[in-house]
Amino acid sequence: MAVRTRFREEVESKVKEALSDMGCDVRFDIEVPSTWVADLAVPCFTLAKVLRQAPQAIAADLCKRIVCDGAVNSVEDVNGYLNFHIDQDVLVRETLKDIVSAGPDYGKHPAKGVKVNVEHTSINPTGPIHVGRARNPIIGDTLSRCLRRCGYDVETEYYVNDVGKQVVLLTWGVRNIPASEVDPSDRDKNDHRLVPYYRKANSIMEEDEAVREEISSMLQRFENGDQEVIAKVREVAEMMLEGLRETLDTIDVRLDRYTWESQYIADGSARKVVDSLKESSYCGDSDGAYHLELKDFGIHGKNTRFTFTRGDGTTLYTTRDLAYHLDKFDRADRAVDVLGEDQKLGSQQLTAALQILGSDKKPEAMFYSFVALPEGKMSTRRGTVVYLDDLIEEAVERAYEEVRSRREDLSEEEMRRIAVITGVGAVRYNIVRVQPEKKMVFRWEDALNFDGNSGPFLQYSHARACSILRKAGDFERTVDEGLLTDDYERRLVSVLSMFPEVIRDCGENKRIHMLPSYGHELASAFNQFYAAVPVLNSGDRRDSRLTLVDCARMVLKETLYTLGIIAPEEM
RNA sequence: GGGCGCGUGGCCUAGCCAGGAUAUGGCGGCAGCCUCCUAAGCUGCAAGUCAAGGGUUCGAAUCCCUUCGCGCUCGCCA
Repeated sequence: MAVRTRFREEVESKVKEALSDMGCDVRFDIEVPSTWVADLAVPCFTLAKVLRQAPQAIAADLCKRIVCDGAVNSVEDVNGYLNFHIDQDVLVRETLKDIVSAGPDYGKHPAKGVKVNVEHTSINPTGPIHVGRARNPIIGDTLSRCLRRCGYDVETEYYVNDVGKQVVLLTWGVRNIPASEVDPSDRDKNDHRLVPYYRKANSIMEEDEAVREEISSMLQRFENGDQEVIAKVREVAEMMLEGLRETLDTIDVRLDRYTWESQYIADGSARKVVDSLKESSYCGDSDGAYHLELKDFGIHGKNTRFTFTRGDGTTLYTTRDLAYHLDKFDRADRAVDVLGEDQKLGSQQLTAALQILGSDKKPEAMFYSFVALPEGKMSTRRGTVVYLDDLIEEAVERAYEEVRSRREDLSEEEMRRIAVITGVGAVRYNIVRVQPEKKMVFRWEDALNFDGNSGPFLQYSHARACSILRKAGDFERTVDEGLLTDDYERRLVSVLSMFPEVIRDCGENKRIHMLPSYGHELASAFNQFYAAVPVLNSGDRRDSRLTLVDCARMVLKETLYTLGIIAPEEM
């Protein structure tokens, strides 16, 4: 058992015992104090009523009855609190032993045998990814990594929306407009190259009635399940997706599976959903278009009507999404959807409809706010847009300038490699450090921050640890708490010991923004130790300190890995 | 207008779900630190009506109500 867990359990049983000693058996809270006054505290204010004594008196009384042993080093009563201190020797010994024996698996929870599907990104294949939506792949990928570390069997999935007017129009454009008639693209990459065709197709359609009809007939055939049209559109969507995948690849986001929306038209499962919903008592229709009335499902206002077929009987996006979710539920125990905040109502309606379909599972949605520019919302049409490709390129370029200015000993190739790792690290870290539901304003100065609370700050600590170990050569790994007595050493160990709990919180509660926060705390503790405590020239403490450095290095590396960021050995 | 979300020093942000002790860090500012393991670092200082008001409570950034500001949403679009 992890030391901190053991410490908490011991505190709990000691307080419980002391209370029953006093003849009462009440619930009490154990909290982590906001300041460094204690490792754990029990406020006695709630006990005051039951015991009819002042909280201060209760705390003092309890304090006297508690015998400190095991992981509990001491307890004192302060202003109605019982303040517990963890035994530093136990903390150091147990934590470092855990890390040394578990290695890279430290903080990895045992396999749960639960399969979780995480759907993320799912950006429409009609243009390059812009930073307004860049939170999606980064949040989704980080969450997946946290869940895996929590012991879940995770499959990540991109739902490709290859159905609808947008993609059909794009397909028409790509197949009918000669290359000579479109503007050159700003980047030689499929997603960027296809955009001019989309723009051109749009303007042609607006002027040409015949084209408009052609497109609408294509759409009609598509939605009726015409395999030939579906295949054509799919082909173009594949091309676009190839570009998007390249972008995702540069930020180390790789999905296990791509599922095409058209599949649910082609295999008839969307049709089955329609038939099944029509049987429901919540179903109604107007002019042949069917809908569900959802006011009994916690949906308020005038959003209670959920339409699932058009008047001509064809299915809608939401209908296909129902078929898709039923499919996911067949394949996994849980389904997580990482969605933009504009999907909130839709997701709520989807959940209600799934319930009506008799599904016993519910999708777990995770919403994020769109990233905006200082001057407002990003808009491709107004040209106020920053592509993720541009952001990455700029970040890598800036990182390159950084390495070059401080490491003239490295080869060009090594500097380039480090620049990519730190530039991408800065971008990913900057996006995931903020709570997803908080709105974010994109500023180059924040996105390209390499100091303080940033990805490179963590990477730098890791590189420093590697550097010490490299210079140390062979050493004996020893855990001797008697040789690690410095405040900086103990503070570092204390942070290391929190890792398993942090991972649990990130995965189980989907609070992934706590991971960068933890990483910063860890890197900061390491840097303080680094500045204050010599390692290589520390006589008989050398091996112990090197062991500590190696443990820190490992946890730093695993923290970065779980954030989807590479830990460079030098920078 | 209805629904949902957000509002914490000049700027960004943690804590809010499970109320508790002097509100977490960072950026920027100011003052220091490279004869020592990478200064993308370390140390110190200044800077806060936790949007506003009310309520619950021994105790509220945290829970409840009202107001204001911002975002999203309210399609037989995807």
